Amino acid sequence: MSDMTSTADAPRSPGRPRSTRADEAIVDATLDLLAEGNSVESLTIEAIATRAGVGKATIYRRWPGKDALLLDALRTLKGPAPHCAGRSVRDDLVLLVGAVGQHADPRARKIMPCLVPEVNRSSAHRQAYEAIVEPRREALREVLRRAIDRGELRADIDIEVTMALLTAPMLTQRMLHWHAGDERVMPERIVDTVLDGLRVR
Amino acid sequence: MSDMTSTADAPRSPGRPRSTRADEAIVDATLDLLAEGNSVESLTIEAIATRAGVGKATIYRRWPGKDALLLDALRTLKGPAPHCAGRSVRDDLVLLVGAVGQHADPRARKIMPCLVPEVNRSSAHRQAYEAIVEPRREALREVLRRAIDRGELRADIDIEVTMALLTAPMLTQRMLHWHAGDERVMPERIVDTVLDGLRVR
Amino acid sequence: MSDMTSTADAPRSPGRPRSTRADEAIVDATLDLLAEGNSVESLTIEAIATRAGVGKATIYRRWPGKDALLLDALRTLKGPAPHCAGRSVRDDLVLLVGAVGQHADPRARKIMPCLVPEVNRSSAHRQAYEAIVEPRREALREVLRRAIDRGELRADIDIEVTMALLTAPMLTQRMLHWHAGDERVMPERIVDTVLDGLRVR
Amino acid sequence: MSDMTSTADAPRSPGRPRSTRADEAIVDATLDLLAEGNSVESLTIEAIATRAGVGKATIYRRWPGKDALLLDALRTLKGPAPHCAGRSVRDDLVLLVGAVGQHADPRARKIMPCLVPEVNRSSAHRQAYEAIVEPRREALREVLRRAIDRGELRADIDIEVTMALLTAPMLTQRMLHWHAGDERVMPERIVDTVLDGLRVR
DNA sequence: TGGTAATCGAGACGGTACGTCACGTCTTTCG
DNA sequence: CGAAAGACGTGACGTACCGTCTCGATTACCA
Repeated sequence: MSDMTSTADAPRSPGRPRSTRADEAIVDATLDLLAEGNSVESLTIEAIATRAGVGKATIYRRWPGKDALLLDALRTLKGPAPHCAGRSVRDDLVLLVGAVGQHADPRARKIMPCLVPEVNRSSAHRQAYEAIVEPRREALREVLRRAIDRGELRADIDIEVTMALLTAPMLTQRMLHWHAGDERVMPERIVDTVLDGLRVR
Repeated sequence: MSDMTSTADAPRSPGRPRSTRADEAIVDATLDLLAEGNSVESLTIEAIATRAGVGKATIYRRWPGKDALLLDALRTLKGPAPHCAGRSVRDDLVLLVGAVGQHADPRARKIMPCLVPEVNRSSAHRQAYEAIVEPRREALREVLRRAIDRGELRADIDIEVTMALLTAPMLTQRMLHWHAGDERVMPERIVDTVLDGLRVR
Repeated sequence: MSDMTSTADAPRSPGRPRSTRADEAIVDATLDLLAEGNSVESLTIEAIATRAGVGKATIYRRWPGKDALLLDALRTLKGPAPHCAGRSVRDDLVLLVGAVGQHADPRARKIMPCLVPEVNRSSAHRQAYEAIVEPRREALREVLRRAIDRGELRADIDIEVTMALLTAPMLTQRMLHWHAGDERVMPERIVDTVLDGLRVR
Repeated sequence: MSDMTSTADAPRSPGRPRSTRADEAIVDATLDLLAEGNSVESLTIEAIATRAGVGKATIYRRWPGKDALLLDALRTLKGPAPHCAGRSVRDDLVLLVGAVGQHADPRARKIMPCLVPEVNRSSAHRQAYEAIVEPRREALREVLRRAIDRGELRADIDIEVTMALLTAPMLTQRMLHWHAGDERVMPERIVDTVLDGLRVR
């Protein structure tokens, strides 16, 4: 958990080892409750403990507080960064843009917006967030660089600005507007519009 | 507040009228505390009452709960929607994009991110949020429409997608990344890149 | 209450006054639970609050902790010191000795032994205990003094030792041995034996 | 301890034998902590284990709970019942009365009062207490009986009442009033006063 | 001018959740 | 197999806020 990522070959501390069943039950209960309730505020440690069939102390032994637990719970939702076949710029971009703020677990959709304020809380939270997001950003950056090298995209574009243009609309929609039954801004439209520009030729 | 916006010519109810000093003190204390602390969770009604020099009941007499008070407090931060001179598409867009998530009050910068999860809480919150944002969106929509009519922009663009492309990067940056001392994605860059597209011609 | 004995003509502090119903309910619940359970350890503040139909904070607002509450609860059990008719030394002594460790409330019998260790905890507890006991001791002391003055008792007796002789057997029996269904050492026997002595004449 | 007093010639059970070092360390730690703190409540098994350098399970393997451990710990404090030279009634009584509630170990003085409520808890506790006290009571009873037989004391005295008269003052003083730096009620005074009675002759 | 009525501040009310600590039990590894 | 170490589920601790409820004191208005 959180505080012992590299469990490589630790010499094994004495005493009863921590239960992995508890680990999973806690994270699972957290996600369930978050998805059922609608806010971080209404998520209580006591409810998590009850739902997970676990004592409160077992939670506090692993995480210092609600924030850390939340971040850790989210981390388990994120699958691996999507793989780019590398066929065409357009296809790659559509794939990566569609993956922004996307998760395998359906509960994630309701959980993510709750994390926005958390991210702004402290640099520790921010770094945890970056660790999750950065691999995906790097994949996107790489696709853009390759396309420029191959002459498919203009050489003078600002890559950071471009990434913001591509990813922010999806992120915004899925964070602020996930409530709307279906998504109105599709990845393909975003990519095509950004690629072609608005001006008449 | 909130529940008595149209005090036009009410027949004046009997009894002592509500103190406007209290109204202001409460909203002000709320914004102060929000800007000092970093989360909605750590904002307590009791602290607001103490800071405002007001009884708790005086707050609950005006707002049904923390959420409503928060929304109202934010509303006071937002100035009027910016006026578009209507000189060129580019200038107008730069102006409006720069105004996204922008506020006069410096406290707003720290407060806004806290509101993201609130917005997703209930349709009431959502509507309140829309009421604040919609005028600005409409101004932007109008600029785009006029530009299309005048033949400055392609006629086949999807206006909603385009608005997302233009506004989301600023919004994302100011919500998720306000911590970064200075902004890295400038309105001009966004507008120019979107206008011109990425492809080589 | 513990902390405001002289409520004579206080200028009435602002805010809602404390509920006397709560005062009584708490003390009553405490005595009930103490009499039901068998130890101070098994008496919990939460159980008191529940039984009294009161929030925990309402208890902590009045008493700093379990000890203080207990002492206060006991105080309410003790009736007024018994009145001495002053007929004969023997009658007066029998009355006062019988009153040692005696209470109106039947619950007291089970509660008192629990207080012995409390009394030895700190000087504050000790003083509280003395305040309860001292009036009774003084009444006994007075009876002995008068009897000496009237020539009914020897003038060379040590009054403190004599008081210990008279009261300790009852106290011990009622503290350590209350479990024995009926008392084996009666006040009359104590008084008579002490008055007459053990030696043959 | 408690549950295996007669380890005389047991056939030696298999596996690692129990450490006698642990036995002593646990009892010693218990007495130390009891003497340092002032109540049974503040004595915790975890503290005992830590102080004794022992695992909690090692304690629970030997005693069923805190009460049993306490009683056992106290038992180790009590020396053998004092031997009566049998010179004169008065000398014997002074000796035995002075031994009431008396212990070799100075820690006992602070521990004893804590045991009063324990004694009243259950019949098991009571029996354990009686087993400690009874030998001393029997010695006193014997002295009184012999003195009556020899015609030194009146034949009509109630022996149980007399024992209460003699022992209770010391017990009370040492249980309730041990805090007073020095004792005010000396064994000699008690014995003499009880022997002679209060009345003028 | 003297009610009537809703406000004000203060703070107590019954609750719920917090994060900590100790309980007595269970589960490791080591000697 | 007993030892230590320490995690386990449980539940009480004392604190902080919740949203509601009295209090006495203040304003306004209307009669």
